[in-house]
Amino acid sequence: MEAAFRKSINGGLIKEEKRNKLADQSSSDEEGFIEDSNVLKVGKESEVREDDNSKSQQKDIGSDKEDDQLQSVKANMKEVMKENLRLKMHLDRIMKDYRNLQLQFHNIVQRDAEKSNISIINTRHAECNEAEFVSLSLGRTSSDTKKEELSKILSKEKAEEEDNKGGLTLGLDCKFDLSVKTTPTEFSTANLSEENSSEEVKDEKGETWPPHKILKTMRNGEDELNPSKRAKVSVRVRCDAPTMNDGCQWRKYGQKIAKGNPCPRAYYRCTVAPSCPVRKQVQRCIEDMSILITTYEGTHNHPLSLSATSMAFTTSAAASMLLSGSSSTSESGPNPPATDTTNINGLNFYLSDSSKPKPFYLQNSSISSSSSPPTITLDLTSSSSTSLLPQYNNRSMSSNYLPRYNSSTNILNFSSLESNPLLPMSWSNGANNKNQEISSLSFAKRPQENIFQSYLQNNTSAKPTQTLLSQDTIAAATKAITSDPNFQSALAVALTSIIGSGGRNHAGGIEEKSGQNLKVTEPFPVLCSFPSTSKK
DNA sequence: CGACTTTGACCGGCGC
DNA sequence: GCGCCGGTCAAAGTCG
Repeated sequence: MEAAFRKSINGGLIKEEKRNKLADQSSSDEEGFIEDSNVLKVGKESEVREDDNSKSQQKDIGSDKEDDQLQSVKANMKEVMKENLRLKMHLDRIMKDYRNLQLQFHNIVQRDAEKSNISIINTRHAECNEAEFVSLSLGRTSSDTKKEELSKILSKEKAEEEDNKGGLTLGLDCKFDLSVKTTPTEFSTANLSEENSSEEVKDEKGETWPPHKILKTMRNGEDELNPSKRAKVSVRVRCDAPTMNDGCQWRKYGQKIAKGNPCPRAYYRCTVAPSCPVRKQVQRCIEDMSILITTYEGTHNHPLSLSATSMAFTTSAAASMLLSGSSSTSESGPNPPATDTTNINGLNFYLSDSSKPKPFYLQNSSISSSSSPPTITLDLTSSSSTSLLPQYNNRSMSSNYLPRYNSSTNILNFSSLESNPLLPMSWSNGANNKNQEISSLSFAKRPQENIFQSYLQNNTSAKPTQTLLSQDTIAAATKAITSDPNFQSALAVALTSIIGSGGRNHAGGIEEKSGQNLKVTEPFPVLCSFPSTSKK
């Protein structure tokens, strides 16, 4: 059954590839290329046949054959032209959809920029009120660890008290405004202590997720991460392989049939480092068996490979969006339409508190319904099908920022769509690994306020296809995106993960930088979701 | 022989 | 308190 299933997937993929090829040809060769090539091909065939035929063949027979061939070629040409026309129409439709989306995006970006200005003010106000907590996460040194642990516990208790008072079951999960004050300290400290001591102390840090263990360790004064605060990043990808290749090494440690899905859920643990707490769950989507749902949880406490870092960026950015987005809404009372936030970020985020992903609405009510960790879902399945393009929703926007999974190579690709000049963000791996590295480095060296903009500009100038986009649009999008605090924090987390992974343990590298709003306030760990190189 | 997978048992959380 | 369920453990099996 599985074999048949894979067959069907492969068949579909091949068909899709063929279609894409045709579309590429028809679009890039400015009409008639297909026809020409066919004509040439046929001409060659006939020549060969003529060579094969000896001179003894009579001319009339030859001319009949040629007539037949001519007619069949003409018929072929007609079919190809029809197909070409159809593809052109399809392309036109896609372009039309794209322009509409572009317009929509622009509008939303503008709206969100206005809102973000308000939220920045709110956030700063909150930070001022909690200056003492903020200071805990600044200028951290290893000698301060014990003090931080104390304050961490205090802050945690405070958070719990507030949680109980507020009557919001959300509490730690969703009061992300607190993350500025408390959670970052906790997480950073935890990570830091892990970084400092993990090599010598052989307690299995990070493996103690269950709340009871955390409570236990809290009483013992140890650093542990509260699983209820850990965001999970779920990646939906079309993939016929058991797992997708994400650049990390994984070891399977369990398998269960979860309720509501006959497909078994596999549990993997990162084996790059023996004490790495990162785990992932892999399960097929019940609605579409070709979709692989991979959920990542935890923080890598070891250097990552480039490809793994790329995934770390995407997942951490996604989670960061989730957390920071919640932060702004939790402070601003009535929640703005969530679509704004998701659109500005261009990511396909879903917040799920059950087996089925739901649209990621930044509303307290939807988050509070669950005591489990907030889960963000990156849906990478829509990018593989152009049929989804006409959907004017978040999903169709998202695929441009997100990695795309190449089923044929079993590798996630972080390149942006070349055909989409609006989103030149290219976190590529694979063939473009070097580019990514360079980009990361340039990020680190440039003034923060110009990081993204310059990157945009570099990319737009580098890619001819992107020049199709008007400079105004680029400027507007750049301005809007870079002015979004959510994006900035996400970017900062991502940078931390990328830069920090360069030979160091980036898991503890969450830093808080003052100025330019490029502040890493996210407790969310750098999630590395690149499954597997796991040996089978 | 070591690394990895499989799979039943076990444990804790949660809802009733 | 009980049972269900998700997550993890660990012994046995498999593979290179």
